[in-house]
Amino acid sequence: MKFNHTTIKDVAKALGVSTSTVSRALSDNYQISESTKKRVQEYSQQINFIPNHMASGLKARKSKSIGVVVNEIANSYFSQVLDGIESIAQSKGYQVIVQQTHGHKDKEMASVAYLISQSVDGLLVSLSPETVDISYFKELCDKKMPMVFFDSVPENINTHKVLCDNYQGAYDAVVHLLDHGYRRIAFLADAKHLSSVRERFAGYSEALSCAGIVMNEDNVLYCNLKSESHMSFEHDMQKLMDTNPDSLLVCGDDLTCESIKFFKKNGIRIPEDLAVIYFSNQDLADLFDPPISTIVQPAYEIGQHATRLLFQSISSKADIKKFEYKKFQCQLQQRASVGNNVVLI
Amino acid sequence: MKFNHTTIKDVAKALGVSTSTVSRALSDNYQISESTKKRVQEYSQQINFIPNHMASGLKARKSKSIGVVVNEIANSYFSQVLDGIESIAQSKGYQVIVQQTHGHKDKEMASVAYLISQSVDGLLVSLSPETVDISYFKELCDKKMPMVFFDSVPENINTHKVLCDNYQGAYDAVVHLLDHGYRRIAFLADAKHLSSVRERFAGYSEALSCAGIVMNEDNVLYCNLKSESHMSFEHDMQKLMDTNPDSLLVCGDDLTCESIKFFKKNGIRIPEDLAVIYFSNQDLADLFDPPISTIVQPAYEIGQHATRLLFQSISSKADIKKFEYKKFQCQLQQRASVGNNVVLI
DNA sequence: CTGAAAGCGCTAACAC
DNA sequence: GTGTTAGCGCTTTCAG
Repeated sequence: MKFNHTTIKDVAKALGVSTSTVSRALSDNYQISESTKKRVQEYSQQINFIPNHMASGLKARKSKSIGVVVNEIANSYFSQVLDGIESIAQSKGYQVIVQQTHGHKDKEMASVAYLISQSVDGLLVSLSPETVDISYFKELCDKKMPMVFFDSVPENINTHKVLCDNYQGAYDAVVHLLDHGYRRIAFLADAKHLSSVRERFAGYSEALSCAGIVMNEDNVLYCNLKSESHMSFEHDMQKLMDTNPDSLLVCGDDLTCESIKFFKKNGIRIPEDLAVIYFSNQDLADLFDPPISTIVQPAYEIGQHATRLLFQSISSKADIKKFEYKKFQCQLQQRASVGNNVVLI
Repeated sequence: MKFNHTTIKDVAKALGVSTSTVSRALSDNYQISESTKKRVQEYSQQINFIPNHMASGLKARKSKSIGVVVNEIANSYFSQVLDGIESIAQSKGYQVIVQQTHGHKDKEMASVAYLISQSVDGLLVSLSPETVDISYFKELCDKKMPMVFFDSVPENINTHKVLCDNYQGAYDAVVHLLDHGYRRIAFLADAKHLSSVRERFAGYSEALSCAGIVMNEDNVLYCNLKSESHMSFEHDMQKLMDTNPDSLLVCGDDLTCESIKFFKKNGIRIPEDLAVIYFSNQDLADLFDPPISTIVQPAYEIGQHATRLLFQSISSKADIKKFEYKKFQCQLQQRASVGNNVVLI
């Protein structure tokens, strides 16, 4: 079972040069005559020769690949981020190896270990909701592993981080609801301890207090779909609805779908009974029933930016001292799930 | 910049044994004493040692990875297939490297070449709509590269193939429309020459003729969103609507979204003005406006089955003579986009 | 400008 | 049972 069995040796023999010449010509090395360079390159092209990746990686101690660790690929936000990552990696001739954690910290550690065994040249990671202990990442960081965190980022670690301005996004969403006459605004999110969720909550409560509204704790629900049963989600949602909110801010793509299903099942009319706005990158939002108002994150740009920073770290010889903490603005897309509420005075 | 810099040499030295002993112990080789095996394994665990993947791959001429070539990952069907693929690969300790062609044959060839340079142990491919010349794959096949085609499969090639029964799916969809009183049934698909599309068309026309309905050529539209402009899609759709169909069968996830947008934009009410049924794996179909009737493919199972067959090919020493041509049944999910048409006699 | 040769980390004959 | 050794295909000094 051998494929790609043509080696630079074969090319060298066929052309009557040495393997080193072939190697150099292929990597466009300076100080090799244009003529031989051309000869080698053309011949390689012709016989469809591709250097063995493992051999070069082994020798050069780098793999021309980067590792990405995310919760789930099948999530509109992450798939858009990935698209951005790949667009940059591709242009640099790098491969991207994706690992899913499905939200589990054990799988996260295993994924990182695996990626390192693959000799990835750098790591792009979005923390799993479960992860609290980041000493593993710190260690890696100390060993100068190029690393960029995105979306869900740890606090006390010295690396590039890129994410969206969750505070601003939630703040704007609440202001939007207030502007449309809603006052009893509820909040629904998944893992409470995630930095993104905490920031969104901060934006939510700040916007409320700016409007002189006292926040009602019962209007806030945290619900981890991964760990909780579907039953308990419905139960919790029912309890939230019992507090009689007139509007709701939902954080997360998973919760977006589940909550919509809940509304349909229970005959809750949107926006007549409840106005809803979602932190979601669903690009099908327009086709929903009703079309949903969303706060969308510039996922593609986040992916691109994170990857650019990673390559910067990879290629820089010297220690990087100044790390970027980039926040992208979220965008509010108004659709039919937020209506106009007539405030009764 | 060195990570994972502990090698089996280090482990060997620390334990006072030879590198081969370590290697053998780690691969759980027979004929090594349980005691040393345990000693090596425990120590490796302890210092978090992971063998260099490129080195072992180089030596053993295999990478413990399989390559997957698809059009787009960000497509509900493919992402479900991928999920199935990964579930099997994971359990075998294999990595999967995904390449997207975005529907272009050049990118397809480049992707395969790339995967081979990565020494993948096998290939899982769904042909791009553009591909007509499959000699490249035939060559690979002759060289005994383990390979399984899925979804969009070539005709004249000796490998495993797994896909869904497109003929049956389309046939059932048309019968469903007929049962609900529709008679002027139109057909919309992307690339005409794709085997899947051809089979669906065959199912469509057969169902019509079984019902004694003469097919109207003007009711059939092929529209490649990748190569055509958005303008021309709308223009073609308008022409299709001008033929006054009472219902429509749409093939493909991309066309699903685009056609729904078209209907909304042009005020075409579903199902009052037009009943529509979609070949689509959108799991959000329920949330759409209106919820759409779909023919869904068992994508996850297709991915799993294809991967199992691939591993079978990889591990079989002897030439495989009997290749499987597996067809999974599609499932019709009835929702509100198909109503009841009153037939006027 | 080009070639010879050493070795990246690991595995697998082949010895003992 | 375990050690010795020769490469896997490539890059890269170091010589010419």
